[in-house]
Amino acid sequence: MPETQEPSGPQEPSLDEQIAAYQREYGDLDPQVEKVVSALGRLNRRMNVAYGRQVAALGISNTEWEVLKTLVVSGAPYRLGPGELAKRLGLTPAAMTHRIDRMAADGLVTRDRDENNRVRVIVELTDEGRAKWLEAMRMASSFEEDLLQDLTAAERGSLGEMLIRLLRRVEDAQPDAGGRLKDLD
Amino acid sequence: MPETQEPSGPQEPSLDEQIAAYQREYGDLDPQVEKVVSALGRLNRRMNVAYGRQVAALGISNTEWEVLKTLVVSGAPYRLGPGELAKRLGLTPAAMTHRIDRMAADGLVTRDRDENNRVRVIVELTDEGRAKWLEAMRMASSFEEDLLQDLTAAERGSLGEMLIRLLRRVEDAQPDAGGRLKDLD
DNA sequence: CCTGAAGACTTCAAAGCTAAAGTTAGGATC
DNA sequence: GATCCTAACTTTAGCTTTGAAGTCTTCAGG
Repeated sequence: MPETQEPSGPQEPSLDEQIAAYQREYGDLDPQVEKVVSALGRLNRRMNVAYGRQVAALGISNTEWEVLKTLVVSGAPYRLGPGELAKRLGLTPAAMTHRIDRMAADGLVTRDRDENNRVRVIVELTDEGRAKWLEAMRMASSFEEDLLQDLTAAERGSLGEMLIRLLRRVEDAQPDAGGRLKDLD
Repeated sequence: MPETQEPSGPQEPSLDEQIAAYQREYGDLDPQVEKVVSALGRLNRRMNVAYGRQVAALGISNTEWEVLKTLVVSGAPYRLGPGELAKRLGLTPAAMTHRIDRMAADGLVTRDRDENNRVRVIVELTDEGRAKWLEAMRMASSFEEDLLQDLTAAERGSLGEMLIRLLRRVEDAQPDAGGRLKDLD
């Protein structure tokens, strides 16, 4: 064998290694800023993977769970039109149509024409959909509690407060709440 | 006209409205935890939309930018195999193959067989790819500085530190760094 | 050597998304 | 009340990703 220099193969760089690399390649970088941003991105990716696994155990995908959440948040009687759903989820109406097709086929929602205005369609959560949401919610909130376990109440408060300040700043910078999401960091 | 009860149509709920809705529907929820998690998710989505817009001005997509970043972080001579790239980006090898096809066609990377081991392929950043990365980096870091503008240095430090603690906790909980990303919150 | 097995992509078929064109109902105008 | 316009989906075509099957080196035995 010619060479065995890579015992376990290259590893994904740790956050610190990644930031150090950025600093080498781009001198103007503020390491503190980069640390916050990179941690934010990585944390979110990991969390989404975790959510995906959890809801998969219920036989639904992460995207389906998003729809369930949106309907539940809208409050009883858990009805929204495809257009409104698409706006809130950051999808095109076309994608929403297909997503509703699948979820209706799975019995998670119903799709009906609004009798008062036959151009509109009403998507409504079924009992089964609501039950799935509840199970997912239980898993998610227990996961989230566990995630924040090491933070004191004061830290949680301050963390939430800072995140909301950042959120406000992004939203002010780009008034259009919508926008396809497509990619992650 | 029968009714004009919806002047501007339904709006996406604010973060507080969303959390209030969850509390109504799920009594066991800890509002403080939910606030952190929801803000995290929303912030990330908004940021990704913002990044996408910015790099679009350079003629690249968010996904292409991810590849450029990964190669740059790997350090000179900016080479990685498709498999390793796929692992770091959370994609299947198949997707990576296609992505490299497109980026090579655009002149952002080259794809060559490793002469020492002809099973392996080497993807290498071109000068043009590196230049694109640099431009994107400039835009991104200025956006990020602006985003964190309202936070004091102490706050930035504490925010970063807390996020890293959370990150560690997720990573410990699920050792497998990989995993498709697919969905967002 | 020759064969078998493992590793590293690539190819193929199918799912899911986007952009743009197509439908259809409601309301406005004359 | 006929025509036009707009709104709210749905349909169509094409692209990106996934999962599974296929190809092509390399290495290990026999």
